[in-house]
Amino acid sequence: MVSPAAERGRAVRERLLNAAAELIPERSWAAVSTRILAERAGVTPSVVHYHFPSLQSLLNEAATSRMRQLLAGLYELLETTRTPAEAIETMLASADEYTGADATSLLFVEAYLASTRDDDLRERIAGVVAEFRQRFGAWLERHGVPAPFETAAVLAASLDGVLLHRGLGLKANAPSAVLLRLVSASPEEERQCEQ
Amino acid sequence: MVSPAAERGRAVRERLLNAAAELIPERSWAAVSTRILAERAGVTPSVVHYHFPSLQSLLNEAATSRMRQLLAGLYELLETTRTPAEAIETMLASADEYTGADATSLLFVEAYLASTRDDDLRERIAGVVAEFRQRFGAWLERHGVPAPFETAAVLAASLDGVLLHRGLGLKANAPSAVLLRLVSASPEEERQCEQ
DNA sequence: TCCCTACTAGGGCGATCGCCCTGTACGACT
DNA sequence: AGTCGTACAGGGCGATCGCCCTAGTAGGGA
Repeated sequence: MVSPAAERGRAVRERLLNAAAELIPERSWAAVSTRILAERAGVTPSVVHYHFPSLQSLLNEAATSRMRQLLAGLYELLETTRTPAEAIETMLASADEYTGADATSLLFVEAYLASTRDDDLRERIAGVVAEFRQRFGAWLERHGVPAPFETAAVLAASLDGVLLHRGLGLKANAPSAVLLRLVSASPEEERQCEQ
Repeated sequence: MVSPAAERGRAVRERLLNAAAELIPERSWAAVSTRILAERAGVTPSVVHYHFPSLQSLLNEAATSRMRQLLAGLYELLETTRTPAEAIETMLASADEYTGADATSLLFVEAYLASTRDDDLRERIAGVVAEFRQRFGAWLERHGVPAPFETAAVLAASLDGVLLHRGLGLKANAPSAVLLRLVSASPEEERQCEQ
């Protein structure tokens, strides 16, 4: 059994993590300060350093847990598909909900960038992304895609890249038609196997 | 004829831009301050606001001019190739010089991210990237690649995405073998046109 | 010679930053 | 009832921030 105070403390910790996951995309990683964070979570600034050793460690935990959560959901979605082509279309359809300037996309890119300057964060994120790549690669392998793990890596990277460019306001129209060629021998091209 | 003072001023302005292009990847976009910048350029902090209306505008100009310069060089490199497959291999070979955590890669990602919070910067960068996509797409069209502009967009985005992931320390081994399928009908696959 | 323009140096203002220190409220134990 | 430990509030410290203001310097045109 836990004391009510401990339970409240756990809830406050959770609120701080959620506030961080909101504020990182809103204001950029470096612009999330203890004051802003505490205000969003409805606590006083000193509470931040009570629950976390540093602001960095709070941001690291908030970002990685959100990323792990989202990639797990994406993989579950992919598992419901039956062919690699369907998987790519599903993946890109789910990506269509993101503008590249939305909270989720920005959280990923902010985290990628921050990880180049924080070894702990880099290892955490590398683990999360590697796990997704490995699971997706294994799925592609089971479905007969050649070079499955390399393809999974390129697809994951392309997805991030497409969202990155989409954030610029450049229209990235229907990349699925192009990316589908990664898993099938040019299905709807006019010239087929002339080589 | 220009006065020697004006010429010196122009040189100082150039040094400030170069210092900014160095410091953005080094310390992150938000961490480039007028003091640090001035120190790197060998001038006093107040000089920054003499040559530029604001720190933001300095960073915007530094980032976009570097990006334009680099993409122009990349396109020139692509123009020396003869087939789309060779172009992709050349592009990825040149990307192999980047670790994803190097100055150039980080400058791009930092600029992408900063552009989501600055309309002026977003328009500048969108113009630079759109120009590259357009020129590369026209090249692909001339070489018979289907959906050339979409393919160019996806390739450009994938390139950025691969570098983004590479910065995590995840090995992205030889993505060229995978991306080559974008421009040819699965050249070395075991099963060919069984569909 | 004098002025005028372009460039640079120095200092300062108000604001914000991460983090620390101290004091307090309060339920759980002996 | 008294003690203790956990969770939070408030204030402050030193540092850094972008930007502004003023004074000073140097070379070209009148």
